[in-house]
Amino acid sequence: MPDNDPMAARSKTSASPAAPAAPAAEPSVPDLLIEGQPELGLRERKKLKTRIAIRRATYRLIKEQGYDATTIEQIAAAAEVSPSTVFRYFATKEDIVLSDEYDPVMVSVLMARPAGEPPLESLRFVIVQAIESFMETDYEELEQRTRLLVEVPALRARMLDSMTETTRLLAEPLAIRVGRAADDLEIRVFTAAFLSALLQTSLWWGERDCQDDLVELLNRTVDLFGSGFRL
Amino acid sequence: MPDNDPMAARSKTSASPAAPAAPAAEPSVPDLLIEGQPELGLRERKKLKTRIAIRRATYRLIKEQGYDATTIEQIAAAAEVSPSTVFRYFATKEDIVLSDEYDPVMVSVLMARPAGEPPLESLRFVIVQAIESFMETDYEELEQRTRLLVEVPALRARMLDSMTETTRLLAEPLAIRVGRAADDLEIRVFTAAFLSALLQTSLWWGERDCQDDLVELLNRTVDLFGSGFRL
DNA sequence: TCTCACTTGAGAGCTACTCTCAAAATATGA
DNA sequence: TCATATTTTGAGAGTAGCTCTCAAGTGAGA
Repeated sequence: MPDNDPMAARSKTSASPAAPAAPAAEPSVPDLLIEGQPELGLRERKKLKTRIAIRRATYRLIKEQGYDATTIEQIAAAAEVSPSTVFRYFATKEDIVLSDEYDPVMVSVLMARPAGEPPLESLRFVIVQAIESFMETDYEELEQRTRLLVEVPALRARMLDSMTETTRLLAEPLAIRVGRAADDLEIRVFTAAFLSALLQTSLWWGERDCQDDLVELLNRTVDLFGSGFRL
Repeated sequence: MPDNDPMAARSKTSASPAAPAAPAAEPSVPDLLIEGQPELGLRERKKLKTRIAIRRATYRLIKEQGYDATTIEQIAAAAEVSPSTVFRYFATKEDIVLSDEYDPVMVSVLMARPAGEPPLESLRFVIVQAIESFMETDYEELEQRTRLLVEVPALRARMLDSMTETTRLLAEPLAIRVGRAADDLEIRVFTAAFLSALLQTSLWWGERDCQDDLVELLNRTVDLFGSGFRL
C-alpha cells in the first residue's frame, strides 16, 4: 500500500507553499445534476461550477501527492478560489472527497418499492441500483474513491460517520413500511448492520484492486444476511 | 440534547487559558489492570498513574465544560503533566475518552469457546461477558461514555473507526474456528455488521437515558441476527 | 555510585477549521 | 439603464489538535 512519504511531502510543500497549479479547464456542469431543475440562475450555475472545480482539483492533487500531503491551500489555489471558499462549500477536507447526493435518491427509491416486500430485499434493490447507477455515471471515480477509502484512515472514519446519518434516513421509511415505530430498535440495528456490511464489502473489493464484480459481492453479502449468518 | 455552547466556551477559555484546575488526588492503580502482572517496576507504575490521571482529569473537565470546550492544555494542566505528555499517552483527544483494553480480552475469550459453537453464539457470549464485566467494574464510566458517544459526533466517529480494528481482530480467530480463510468476505462482513449492530444498540440505550437493561437489548439484537432479519 | 536507557517538558511549527469584515458580483425593481 | 438590496467572495487573524526536536530529569542495573 503506497502511503504518502511525509518527508518528501514536507520538503515539497515548504519549497512551494502553493501547489504547482495547472489552472484546470473550465468545468462544465454535468447534466445529471441539473436534470429536472427549473432553470438554474447564473448564481446557482456558478456555485455548481465552483463545487465541481474544487472536487476536481482535489482529486487531481491527491492522485499526484497523496491525501495527507494535499493541503486546503493547495486545493484552493488549484481551483482558483480562496481557502475560505473551500470551507464554505465543504465542511471538512474529507467531505470534498466523499460528499455525494445519493442519500435522498436512495430514500425515494426505497419508498417506491412495493408494499409487503421484505425489508432486506428492498434494501438490496436500493443499494444495487445506487451502485449500478454510480458505475455507469463515473466508474473511474467510484474506483478512486474506494481505493482512497482503503488507504486513508481519516476518510474511512468520515465515511463510517456519514453512514450514521444514512442509517437514520433509511430507517424511518423502512419502519413505516413494516408498521413499526420510527425509532424502533430492530429496524435501526438492521439498517446500520446492513450499511456497515456494504462498506466492508466495498473495502474488500478495493483491497483486491477492484478486480471482482462489485454487484455480485454485494449480493453475496445480502444473501448472508438472509441466511441468519449460518457460516 | 444539551450541546456545548460555543459562545460560553470561547469566552471562558479566553478569560483563563488554563482550566481552573483542582489538582486532583493521587490516583491509585486499580487492581484490575495489574492482575496477573509479574511485579510492576516503579517506572511502569508511574506510567499507569499518569495514564489514569489524564483520563480522570479529562472526564472531570468534560463533565464540567463539555467535550469541545475542554482543551488538551487544560487536561494537561489538570493532570499536572505537559501537553506533550498527554499526546505521548494518547494518540488523539478522542482516545483519552474511548481507549480501553478490552479487545485482546475479547479475542482470548472468543478463542476459548467450544469448537463447533455457531459463530453468532460465540460472539454473543464474548460481547455479553465484556459488557457485564465492564458494568461490574465501573458502571458510572460506561454510562458517561455512552452518553458522550450519543452527544459528541467526533467521539462516535472515532468509535466507529476503532471498530474497524476490532473487526479485524475478531474476524481472524472466527475464520479459523469455522475453517475459512482469514480474509474471508463473509466472515468479515458478519463481524463488522455484528459490531455495528452492537454500537447502535448501545447508542439506542444511551439515547433513552440508559434506562433499559443493556444486556437484554444486546440479546435482542443478536436474536435479530439469527432470525435472518425477518422483521 | 556511576552509567545507560527511558521519560518528560519546553517550545517551535504545521494545518484543519472558524469568524469577521469589507469588497465584488448578481439579482431585483423602477 | 440605473440604483438598491442581497449573496458570495477574499483577506486576514485566531484557535486548537497534533508532530517533532532537543535538552534535562529520573528510574534501572552494575
